[in-house]
Amino acid sequence: MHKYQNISAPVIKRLPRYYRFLGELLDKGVTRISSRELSDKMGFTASQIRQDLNCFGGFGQQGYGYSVESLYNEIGHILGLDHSYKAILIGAGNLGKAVAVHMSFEKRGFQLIGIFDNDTKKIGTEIRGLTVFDMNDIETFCERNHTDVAIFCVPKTATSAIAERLYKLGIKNYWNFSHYDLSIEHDDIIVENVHLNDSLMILCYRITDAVGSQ
Amino acid sequence: MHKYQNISAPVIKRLPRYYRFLGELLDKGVTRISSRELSDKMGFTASQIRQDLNCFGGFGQQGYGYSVESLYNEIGHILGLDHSYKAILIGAGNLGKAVAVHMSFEKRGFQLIGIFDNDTKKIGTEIRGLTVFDMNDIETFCERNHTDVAIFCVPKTATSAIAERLYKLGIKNYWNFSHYDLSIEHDDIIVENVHLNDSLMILCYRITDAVGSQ
DNA sequence: TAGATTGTTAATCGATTAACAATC
DNA sequence: TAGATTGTTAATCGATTAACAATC
Repeated sequence: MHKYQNISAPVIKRLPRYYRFLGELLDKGVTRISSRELSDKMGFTASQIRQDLNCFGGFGQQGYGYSVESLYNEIGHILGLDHSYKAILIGAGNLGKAVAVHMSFEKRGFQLIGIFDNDTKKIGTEIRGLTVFDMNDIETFCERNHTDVAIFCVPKTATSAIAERLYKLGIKNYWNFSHYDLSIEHDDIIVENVHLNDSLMILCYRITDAVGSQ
Repeated sequence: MHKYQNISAPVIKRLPRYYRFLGELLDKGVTRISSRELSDKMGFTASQIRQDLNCFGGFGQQGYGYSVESLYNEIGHILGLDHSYKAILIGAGNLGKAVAVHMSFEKRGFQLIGIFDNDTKKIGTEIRGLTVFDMNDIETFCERNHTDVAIFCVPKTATSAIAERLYKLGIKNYWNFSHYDLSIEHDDIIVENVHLNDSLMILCYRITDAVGSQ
């Protein structure tokens, strides 16, 4: 159980943003910041920032502001980034490769321990220092290596069957780039979806809306 | 100006989800559906669905339900998917390629008309039927071809300078996969960010939270 | 001490849910 | 007509903002 009982869903959604901005301040050598200054940078109201940050407790000092470093570390801790959850990547196509190469898993609480594909051209190649394994060997791999999370970078049609195999192996956390809605079959799993189509549609809406209201 | 004045931000965020689900129903040949059935499938309350759909007006029939096809078309229209905004892709690495190949731009209101990179190995190759052009030719290209949107699939460090060039060319809509926060420099632009890092952190939080609260 | 800024309560605002009359 | 389901109002709930006392 978290020691923070009362973090509401909206606050949780804002945490990564706080974490990113505080990280940048830290890189710049900024040691303290007021809710007012953060407000200017991040676009939340100062009042909301104080409200948000208060529930972690004790990082603000009246008349002074917040310690950037403590706050950064604390939010990282709340997010669980000091873990090292073991992740496997399913699908070594362009998207899978991009995810494997560009994401700083270690900084985000994960460690990439295996990459799988069923394309013989891809099996045996190296990505980020990992050899791409045959999808058929996944059962053996997972029995030998504790695995917390599966990252889905496979076509919509392949997703359901693979998810079922992984579920049987006890993997219940998923980062899902496929356009298939994973959460249908089981309700004891955690799925974080990356809906690129939704994002593109929202962009379309916003462009249309802006043009229209000129 | 949209003919729907009163669509609130939360409703807009839900529109792509409605659109996806209705699309699937349509594919299955379902012609009508009640708010109750939609509720079961989508996980919103029936009451909220009725509230949401009501503001588009006239697609429900009391005692009957909603016409899947009219609703699907109407939401698509509200989102602006019947446009064909001209988009260029900046960056033909793994991520750029994945985006170019896997996204159905036409179904989402866009048309991909150009791909640019500054890597000589990539320039001249073909992706999705488009030749990758030299980044240096982008000014010429945009003068000759009306361009509405730029898709950023470049490293964080390169983003700011490129954004400046494109802004000067009059491009003010961006789909941003880079980890750089585009919205800093100008406030007359539309930026839709795909924050993969945030998504991964939220997954980390949810796993940590679930493990902790057992 | 005086100035600044948080922590925290109260007020406002908005979104979701519940209920039911309208009506197909 | 009877049953079903929407449209719409009212009630509830929760999140954001405002205000100011506490305090560094």
